[in-house]
Amino acid sequence: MKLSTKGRYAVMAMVDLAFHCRGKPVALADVAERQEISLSYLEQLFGKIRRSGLVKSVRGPGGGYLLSRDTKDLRISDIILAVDEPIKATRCKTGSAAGCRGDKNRCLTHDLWEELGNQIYLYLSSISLADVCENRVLGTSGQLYRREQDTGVAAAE
Amino acid sequence: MKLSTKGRYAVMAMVDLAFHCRGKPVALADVAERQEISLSYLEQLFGKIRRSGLVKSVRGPGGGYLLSRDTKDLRISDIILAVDEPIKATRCKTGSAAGCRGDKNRCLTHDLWEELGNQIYLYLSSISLADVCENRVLGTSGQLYRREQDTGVAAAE
DNA sequence: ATAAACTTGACCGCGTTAGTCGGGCATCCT
DNA sequence: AGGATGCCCGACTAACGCGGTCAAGTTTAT
Repeated sequence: MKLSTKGRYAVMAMVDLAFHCRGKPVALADVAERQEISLSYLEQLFGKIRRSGLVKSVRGPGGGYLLSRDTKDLRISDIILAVDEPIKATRCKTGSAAGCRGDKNRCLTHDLWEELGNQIYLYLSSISLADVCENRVLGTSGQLYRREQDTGVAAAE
Repeated sequence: MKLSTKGRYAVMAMVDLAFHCRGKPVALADVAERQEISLSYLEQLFGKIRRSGLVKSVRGPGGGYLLSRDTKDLRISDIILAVDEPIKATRCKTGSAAGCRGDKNRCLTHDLWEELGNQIYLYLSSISLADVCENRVLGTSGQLYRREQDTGVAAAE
């Protein structure tokens, strides 16, 4: 997964959707305005999201988008995977650490990136849309490192 | 931090350095050849790494680079921070969730990205250069998700 | 029928990344 | 002294991906 603004926008929009969805479909135009994301760009993103089955669309006047599952069954990782097609982490041709092994220590780092990927995925799939909506995110690791002026860690952009 | 190939290259090179450093300096040209990274690009990266104090340079014939600390005191996060200058994760002007709060749910996702950043940082700083060299990386979360064909998670590129 | 709203796809500009080039400077060896 | 070796540094560039726009559609409710 790429941690780009694209994924961020998608999550922002989905949170917005979850917030304003009271059974009735929500128009993308409204989301776009509230979240300050260009409408055309959002359309692009929701095309992918819909094709992944995370939302359902209703056409015509009064139409819009609906979440297709309950917010607590919608993991953040689902959303990001929907819009940010994954690319291989390492530059090893064979994919799973086969071509690396041939050359001794050429790719000792392979496992590292793979594991990092798992770690990220693990975290993002441990959080549901409901968690974000209800502010149940900040916790575990936050306080520990908050004191360092800047961890220098940014998810994207 | 950006999870780009730049950071990956830096880590690869540092692992290589750790491997071939037996007290004597290691020439960048050798690292470049072994790791298949362009020499000039590596020079660029090691300029930053040196300025961050992670390595020491020795000029002249027989010169090269030396790790300035023991491999087990060199965290992966240090390396990546050295080459990939951090950028803010969210697009909130004020930095720490102040400008967001003003507007209700505009930035509910803020905490999410911040926390994700912490999580990544936490992981990368839990791993030392020694860990990578001695293959002590694959573990905790790996097996759990290995079975899913593709988690779709990639660290970079 | 008409308008609201989604759908699709082509297109584009900008910034970053990866990489090059060329010219230094320090040090060792002969 | 004078190469040879290898670090040092800054300017430059080509390509690519991302964020974003535009212009036509198509479907559906009223």
